[in-house]
Amino acid sequence: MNFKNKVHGIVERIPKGKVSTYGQVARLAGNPKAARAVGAVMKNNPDSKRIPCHRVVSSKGEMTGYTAEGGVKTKKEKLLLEGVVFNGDIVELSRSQISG
DNA sequence: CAATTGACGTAGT
DNA sequence: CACTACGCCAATT
Repeated sequence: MNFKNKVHGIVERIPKGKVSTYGQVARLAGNPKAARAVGAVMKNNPDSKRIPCHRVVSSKGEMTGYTAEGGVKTKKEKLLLEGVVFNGDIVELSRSQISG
């Protein structure tokens, strides 16, 4: 099982209306320090229909990257539609992060 | 194969 | 809280 393959399964597990962090995914993937690598895997994003990469944010709840359509702008909109709680331009991890 | 890059995270000031 | 510095991993060139 490759790292990216693990990440795929984990990101798929992210429920609607909730978000996870790169560090969280990296940790579940088995590499607590591979947060950065998670971003690389997201960028690869082989199945955008199956992998809700937009539900992954930074440890502070700030949205970064999202090379897909619209960029971070659409990313915020999507999370907002899903019911994710926002605090200005930052996600309330205390209320929307998994296991929180 | 070696060097560089990048959707990150933590610690110190 | 804002900024700087360092470490880490995987993908790309």
